[in-house]
Amino acid sequence: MITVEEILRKQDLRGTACRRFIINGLLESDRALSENELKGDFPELFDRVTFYRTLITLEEHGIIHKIVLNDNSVKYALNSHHQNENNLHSHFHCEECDEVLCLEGKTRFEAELPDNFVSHSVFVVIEGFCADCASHIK
Amino acid sequence: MITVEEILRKQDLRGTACRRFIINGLLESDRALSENELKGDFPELFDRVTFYRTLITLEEHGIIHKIVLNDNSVKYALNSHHQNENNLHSHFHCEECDEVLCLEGKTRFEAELPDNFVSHSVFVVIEGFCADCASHIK
DNA sequence: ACATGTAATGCAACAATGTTGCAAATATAA
DNA sequence: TTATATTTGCAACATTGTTGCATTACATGT
Ligand SMILES: [Mn+2]
Ligand SMILES: [Mn+2]
Ligand SMILES: [Zn+2]
Ligand SMILES: [Zn+2]
Repeated sequence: MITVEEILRKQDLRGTACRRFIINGLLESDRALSENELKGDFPELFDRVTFYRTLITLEEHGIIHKIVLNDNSVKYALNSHHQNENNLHSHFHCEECDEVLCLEGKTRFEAELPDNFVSHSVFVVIEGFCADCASHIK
Repeated sequence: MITVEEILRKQDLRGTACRRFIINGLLESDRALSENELKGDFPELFDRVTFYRTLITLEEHGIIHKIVLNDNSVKYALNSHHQNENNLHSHFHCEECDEVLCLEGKTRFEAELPDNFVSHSVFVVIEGFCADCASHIK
């Protein structure tokens, strides 16, 4: 399993507490996390702006990616959670418990674009119920 | 072509200036529009909150839908811009000129969800270049 | 045309999030 | 250990989302 220091080193990024904190949080989680979920029990550990800029830095270096949901909320996940190399970023969002998962592997999307349109990347959010919530509800 | 009054009547909605303004704007546009794009030359015509609440009302009554883009910006389009009845909302967003189109018809998406997950609806945003921008760039 | 009840509006106020500039603190490499 | 470039925290401001409430407008029946 890859370590935080390796991830930072590979991108020529300095090792700072905030970067380590965020990457660790995502490494330990099997789902995507919002800024507040990441902060968890330490909401004041880093300045809001530092956290904000660190997320940008990690995204720019291809370590994490942002997932914007239909309710305007945002979650983050490690890029390593996506296996496919075809620029298809697909995610599941549970309407009940709000959990967000990166969908690895077997996703497929096809769209017929207007003439001469060029596609660079595709973002998919599937809204529904996760297994737990589906069994509890009705 | 359906008229604004018909759209409102069909949903048992009162005819107010703000509702007519928004629906008209979207009827006359072939693309999805942001709140500011909708307001156009009359940014102060309605109170910000009225505009906000009117968009919610129109969405709740199934007249328009919201499109949340990867940069957290939001656009709106008439529901009639989508032909398919399978809860697949798919959109194109030009990274250069920022135009957003509802993709009608020929889109297909398949994903293998984890066991017992239930899908209710799927939102897709394709990022790329529209025809105009693709020809101007490089 | 008018009165009436209901629904929509404008305004104030606040919350949440995004964004920048800058001086102080820190990480790395020499 | 020192030098330098980077990162941090803070203040400040922008944008957008959200609610409560008093005023105004709409649609319906008279
Ligand atoms: Mn993901
Ligand atoms: Mn659409
Ligand atoms: Zn759930
Ligand atoms: Zn374009």
